[in-house]
Amino acid sequence: MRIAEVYLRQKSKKIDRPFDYRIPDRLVGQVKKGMRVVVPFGKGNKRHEAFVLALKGDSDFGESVKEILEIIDLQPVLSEAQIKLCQFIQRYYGCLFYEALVLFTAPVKSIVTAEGIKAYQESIRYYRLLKDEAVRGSVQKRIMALLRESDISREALVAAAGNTASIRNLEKKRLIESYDEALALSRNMSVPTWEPTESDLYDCLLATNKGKVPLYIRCPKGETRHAFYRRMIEETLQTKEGQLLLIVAENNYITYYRKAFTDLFGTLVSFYHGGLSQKERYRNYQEIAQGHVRVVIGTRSAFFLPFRHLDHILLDEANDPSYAVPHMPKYDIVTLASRWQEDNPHTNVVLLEEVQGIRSVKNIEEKRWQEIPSPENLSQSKIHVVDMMQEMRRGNLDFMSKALRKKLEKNLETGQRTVFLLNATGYANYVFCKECGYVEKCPDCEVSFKYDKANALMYCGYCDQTKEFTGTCPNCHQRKGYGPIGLGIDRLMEILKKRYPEHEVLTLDARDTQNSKAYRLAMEKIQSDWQILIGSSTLLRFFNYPDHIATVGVLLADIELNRGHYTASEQAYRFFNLLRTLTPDVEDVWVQTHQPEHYVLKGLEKPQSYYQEEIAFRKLLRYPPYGNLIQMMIFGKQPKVLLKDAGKLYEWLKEEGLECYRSPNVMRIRGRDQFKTTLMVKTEKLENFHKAMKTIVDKRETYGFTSKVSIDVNPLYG
DNA sequence: CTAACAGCAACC
DNA sequence: GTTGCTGTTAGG
Repeated sequence: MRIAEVYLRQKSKKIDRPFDYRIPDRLVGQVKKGMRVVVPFGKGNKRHEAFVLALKGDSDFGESVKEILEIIDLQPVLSEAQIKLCQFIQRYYGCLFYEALVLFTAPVKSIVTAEGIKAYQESIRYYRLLKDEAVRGSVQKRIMALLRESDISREALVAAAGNTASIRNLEKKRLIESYDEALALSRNMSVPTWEPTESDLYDCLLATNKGKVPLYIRCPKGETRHAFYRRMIEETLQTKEGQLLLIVAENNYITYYRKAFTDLFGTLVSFYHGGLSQKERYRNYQEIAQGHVRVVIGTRSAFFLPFRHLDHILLDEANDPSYAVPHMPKYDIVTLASRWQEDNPHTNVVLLEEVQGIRSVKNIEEKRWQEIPSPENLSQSKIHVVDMMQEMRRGNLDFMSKALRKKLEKNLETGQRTVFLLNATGYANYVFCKECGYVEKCPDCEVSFKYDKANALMYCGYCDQTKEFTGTCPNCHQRKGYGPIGLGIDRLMEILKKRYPEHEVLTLDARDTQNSKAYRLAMEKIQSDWQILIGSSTLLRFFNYPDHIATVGVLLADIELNRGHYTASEQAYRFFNLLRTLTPDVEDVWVQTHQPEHYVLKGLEKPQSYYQEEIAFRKLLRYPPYGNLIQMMIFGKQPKVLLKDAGKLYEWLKEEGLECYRSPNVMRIRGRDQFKTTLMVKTEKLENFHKAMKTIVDKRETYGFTSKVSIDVNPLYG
């Protein structure tokens, strides 16, 4: 075993493959799979960081193999199972191996110096008591008291002391000393004991004859799930070293569980998300790798933490769009978790959904997932589908149907609350001239401008182009007839405030979830005393709704139904159903539409018919999960070059025998001086696409091809 | 004749 | 990505 197969930490497709290096005598026995090493690479023997993926006796490259220069890590930073998953990600999502590696090793650093890469591993300084003597200073007393209880990190100690001089002085007096957490660890490892919490779901899980496949539970959010998670955590902590990962859709759920679980389980549970600082990430990484943290509640990035004995992966709300990552590599957590379980049958993967997704239906049908009967049913709130065409024929031209208006006014009288869903931000969707028919459009994206009344601006929903609203048509120069058309949240707010001046009207849209501060403010806003709440799809990202929400009204269901993505109807179906369970109080949901015959709306009353139609539609057009759809985005600085490159790629894919479609449109990218266009490939076997791409990269004249390409394999949400 | 430079292939 | 080799060409 004198040869190591390594992958370089680099971003070029051309050398995205393993390279052989000899292990020098002095490092024999030390180099292990999953470790990082420094190797000389290329004509100039430049020092490169590389990951050891395999060890073997000899190499096909004979005398030309070079020697590993040094080791970066003392312990592997990637497990065998993680290496396997990296290879899967590279293959399945068509990304660089490096991109997959980064997912798993983001918290692990290396230092780049003038000579190349320097071997380096960050570690956390901890302090411990050496001699327990009385000290005089109050700060020093506090430090001693803290250390008497347990060892503590330098960061925490500095925070408690308020200065670093006191710590230094105590260190000088040899009363305390610091040590490297990577080498020595001390933490309270005793596991508290509980009376196990009751959870019907847990009992169902136990009763199920677990096969070696992911388990699926259809179960509403809220108490039932909470109790189930709690029981699962308790059971995990009773084992010797088992670990549990609970993945939730977003940070706010973490906040919720932190409040609920910290007191119960203390430091055995940690909370992880992408917003942590590098230091915090690193600490979590170490503590989990060393088995000190047994339970992690985190967002999708927590999936890549270095668990040692991962017994359970629980995926909360498995069809939540946030599990599909929008940037390269465009992986999705459900796919990765299922794959993980295939390679690691000892890990128990449990997927939960409130409204069943099409992918789940198929996987259960084909016995790739096993369904566990859920003890609870969905909300019983009533659904009314309102035909707005009929409403119009009857002379009601208002955006609100007579029946919904009646219900709203009844709610206002009886002190009940009403929520409206309107998935259109801003004041109006279009600016239009009735005299000459002119529509204001974004010059780069060819979509109509939206209107922001407060700032007298027109803006593009895709890029960041804006245009001043003058009130005069730039085409026919008339003021009459030129103005905003369509209903946006801001306009609806204005209208409802005018109609019901003595009632409190609130809005909730994407601006309220932009950052944690906005989020916190929005949560307070929701708790305040309001009668009418108007929200975009952002509504479902909150869960602290007050009591007495009697009615939810979807003002324009057509927006959700006609999004043009193949999952639009599935998302709409899920969305409308989730509105029924916004709170347990909801009595009725009103869905206003211009197409009452749409199978999604019919399906709200008869779920079976919805699933039948949806599956038939996917099968007919060979959309996922009944076929593979690859969406490719091509980026570039100049629209002309971009279109030329897209054309080339399109031809190449066609010549490889693939069913390929291209968009003639070029769009500007928000916040950047770049443009994009799209290609789409449909194929029965994903392998055919990967083969074609490999042939293109290897054989074609790709030198003139300067545009960047991102690949989205079976995009779930768009 | 050289210097400059793009085009290209290999990197273990 | 980085390096160095190759063929081409402008300039003297």
